[in-house]
Amino acid sequence: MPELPEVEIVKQSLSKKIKYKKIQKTIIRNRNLRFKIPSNFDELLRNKVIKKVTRFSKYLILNFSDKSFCLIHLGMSGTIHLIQKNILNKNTNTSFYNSPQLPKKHNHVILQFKDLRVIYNDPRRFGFFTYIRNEKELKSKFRNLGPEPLSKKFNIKYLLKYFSNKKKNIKSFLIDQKFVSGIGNIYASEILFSSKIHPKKIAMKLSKNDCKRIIHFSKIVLNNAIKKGGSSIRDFKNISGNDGNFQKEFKVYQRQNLNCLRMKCEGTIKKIFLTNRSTFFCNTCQK
DNA sequence: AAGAGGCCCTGATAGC
DNA sequence: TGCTATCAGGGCCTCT
Repeated sequence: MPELPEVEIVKQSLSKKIKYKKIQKTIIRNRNLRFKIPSNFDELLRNKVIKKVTRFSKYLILNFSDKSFCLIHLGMSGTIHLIQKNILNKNTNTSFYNSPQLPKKHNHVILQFKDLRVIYNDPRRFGFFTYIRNEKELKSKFRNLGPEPLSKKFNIKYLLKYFSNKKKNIKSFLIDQKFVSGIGNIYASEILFSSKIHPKKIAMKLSKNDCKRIIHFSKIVLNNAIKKGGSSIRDFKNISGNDGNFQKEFKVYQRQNLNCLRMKCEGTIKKIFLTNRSTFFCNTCQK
């Protein structure tokens, strides 16, 4: 589910709901995520106020007013859910939290606010939910990540220099977070299709024009996905439980054996594996 | 240094 | 119905 556009959607919708609110308590159902959640987690987060919610690459960041942070990664299967408090019975003032979309299992972390709950769900537990004491510690987590595809650092000069001695195929680089951070397996195939570049093309053999198209279409494809509300392949939902719409726009991802959608192209979409990840491309218009 | 491959984990689906 | 095998949006680690 969660590549840069999906995390961006979560950030935007979460921000609207929890900005300036205070965490009353934290409930941990399962500590064993990618990184073990410490036993004093509730203590650490109690009474923290959300100053803002930000994102870097595929990482979601809760910025607290005391300049500490929560760094959240959704891994392969993580989702964030938000459920609001409803008044069940006005006479007895009993209240409850309800959300028909909330999964029954794997709700590992719950942030309790006065009138709502933020719930971190992750069946495969490849993601994490960590507390970061200060800005310096946060920066160090991003030390090994390349520039974001939407940033000005992702430019022609950077690509030409980076690829100058690289013998690996371009598709593997697009999902390599050390090269560019935020693109995952879906959008890598989509970007190469739009760029008319074959996924197996060796990086150092890309022309200047190839690199320019990769930069251009990375921004186009990702921005378009954000505009459409993210993808909902398998189970992506935004935090209100609605599907994103970008999956309707996939040109190659999971379209193996179907016709190429490019105007006047007679090609067929193929599925291959590159470094163990499924890769989709048109056998005719991608060179 | 760069690149290939294995591993962490659960769930959905296909095939027998 | 119930087995088994395969694949899934990520990233870290080790080995060569």
